[in-house]
Amino acid sequence: MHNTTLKKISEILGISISTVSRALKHHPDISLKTRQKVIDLAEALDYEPNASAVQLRTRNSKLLGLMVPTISNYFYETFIAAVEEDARKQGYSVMILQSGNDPVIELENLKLFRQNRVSGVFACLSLSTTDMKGFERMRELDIPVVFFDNVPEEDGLHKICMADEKSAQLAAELILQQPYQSVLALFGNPQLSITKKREEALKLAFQSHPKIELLVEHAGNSEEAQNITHAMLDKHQPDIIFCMSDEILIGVLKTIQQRGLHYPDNIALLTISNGTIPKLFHPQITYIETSGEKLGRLAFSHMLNCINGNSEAKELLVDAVLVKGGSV
Amino acid sequence: MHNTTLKKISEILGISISTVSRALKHHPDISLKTRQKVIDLAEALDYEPNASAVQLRTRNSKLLGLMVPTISNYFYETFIAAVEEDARKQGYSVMILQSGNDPVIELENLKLFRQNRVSGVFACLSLSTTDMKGFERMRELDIPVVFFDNVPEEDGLHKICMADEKSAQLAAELILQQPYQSVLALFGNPQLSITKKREEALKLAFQSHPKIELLVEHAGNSEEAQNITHAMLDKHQPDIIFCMSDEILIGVLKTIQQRGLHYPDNIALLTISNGTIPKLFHPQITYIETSGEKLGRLAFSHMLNCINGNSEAKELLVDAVLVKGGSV
DNA sequence: AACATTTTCGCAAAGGTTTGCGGAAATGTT
DNA sequence: AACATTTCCGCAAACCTTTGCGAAAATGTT
Repeated sequence: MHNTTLKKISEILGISISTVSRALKHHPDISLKTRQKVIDLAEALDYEPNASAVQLRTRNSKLLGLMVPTISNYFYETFIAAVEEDARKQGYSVMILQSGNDPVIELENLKLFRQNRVSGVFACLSLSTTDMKGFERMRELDIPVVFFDNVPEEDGLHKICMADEKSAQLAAELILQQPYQSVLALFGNPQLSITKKREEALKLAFQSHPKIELLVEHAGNSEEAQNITHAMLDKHQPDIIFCMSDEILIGVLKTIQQRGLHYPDNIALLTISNGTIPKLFHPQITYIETSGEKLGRLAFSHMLNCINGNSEAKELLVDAVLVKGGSV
Repeated sequence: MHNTTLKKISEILGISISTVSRALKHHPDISLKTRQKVIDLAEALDYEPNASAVQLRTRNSKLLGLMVPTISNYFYETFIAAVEEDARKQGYSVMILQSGNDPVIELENLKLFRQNRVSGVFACLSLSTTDMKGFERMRELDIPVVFFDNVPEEDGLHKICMADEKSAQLAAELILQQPYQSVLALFGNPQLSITKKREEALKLAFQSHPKIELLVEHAGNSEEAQNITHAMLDKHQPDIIFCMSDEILIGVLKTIQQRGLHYPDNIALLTISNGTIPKLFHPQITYIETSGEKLGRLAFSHMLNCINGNSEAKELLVDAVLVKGGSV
């Protein structure tokens, strides 16, 4: 419990605290001789600067906040991993908090970020966020907020998204190339920004092909997706099922397996995913890639720009790429 | 950028800083009248205590460190999610760092934890950790360390593990109940503490059944597992494949799907997992549960005990439970 | 030797909070 | 009214670091 401080070092060496402080950061004011003495002793005593004291004095925390509905998610975990990795390389630490899709907790978390004087916040909105008060307070305090995945509709904010429209278009193109007559499209929670964008874009792409049947359904989780798929398969004979996310895909796959169906023979499958789940199966599911990792790296570099003040609010997109498997 | 401080409140109200501080925490010394005045103004001004200042003064950080090889992992993500959730409820925040299985980064991360004066750290050893110096320094500073998953062999440390021996025994029992003649057992990196424990226990259980063929192999990742499985299936005809982890299972499943095999008819499958992956398939893979969530909750409550000083070093186990699917 | 310049260092304030102690004001007791 | 209590609040130090400014010491210049 014996923490070395600048004071301790200064007392031992019989010099002032400020000299020690300066020596440790190679300030030119300090002679090479004393500097070396200080550095050696600091090394020997395992001196490690008190982050709280530094932050209190400098008002610069080298700490970033990151909030997601839950860490335990195929997509967020890769996003987080990427952000943490890049942050570490730049000397930043990341404080990761979960909202559990609860707006109240979300507010508390933002408060925590503020209390810890984070230099910036990455935020994925909870499902039911309507009140942006907490985020406005961030702006008042000049703490940059970079939204990702589920982002607010409001303009003038920093947002990092995958190219939702394009990914849906890509999906539509692929589907329309084939001679499919009936398409079942399953989406997630309709409140999510990504759901809205993907759904709209897909519907739009199908408008020019009125002969093709487009069945659209929503499922809040994979179980619902599973049940809905069963119900739809009872009533219709879709040639292909499009899933807007891993969550949905999982439910669909269960139904297909339960019914002993085989893709792509009995029915084709197409999904949007980061690839983890699609690659678990054989044949691999064809998917349009949403790379949490790419999103994370982009978000971090954008955050760095924000912190350094050279970045007007803008929406950045990670391009959508088709990854062919054997399911279409 | 206008941060409210105790000083500002005190100046507006014409009272001392200490009175404001005390009023805000309902100290009995302060009259109800002033207390209310202070609280109201603090509310109006969105006062939010500066965590750095508090921590500097109180030497109590309400911050916990958590280090894993990578966040992006079926098991760790649930562990982290559980710890973060419980921590939040108790007013703690979690600083999550990844080692990337690099001992150098591991050391740096520990240093970061120290600089931020965390109250405790949860650590999963990197694959190649041999030097425990960083952790010893934690002990010198009276910062409790709770190890989990891949833990050091050394005694006298806090460790939270799943019941590795028991889970392997459970697996062996289940296998031996059936009329299997040949068993392929696939393990992960032999350096991992969990690998060692599981492998030893399984072998031990099979010693009393010398007529049954036990083929043991190691794979560092799922691709290796996939290849090894192919190779083994070419040469042998195991009745069942036992996988020590999700990572391994994934590789095995690919091979099985590639070969057009069906479980449990052509070959049986048994794994150790938190359930996420096994439940993706139909029939579900039978697995012995290692719940990252349970482990996380246990780890956190143990950490709380450590922080409060009422806990001698000990190894806690999360019980192993068999979850029947349709793969055996 | 007298002066100007450079090198090297220390003083002190600041950042925001907590807390032991002591003192003034209010209240109670005879 | 004189005293003892209780209630309420402020002073000041401490936590550890950074940094502007000024001053002493060393060096250079004539």
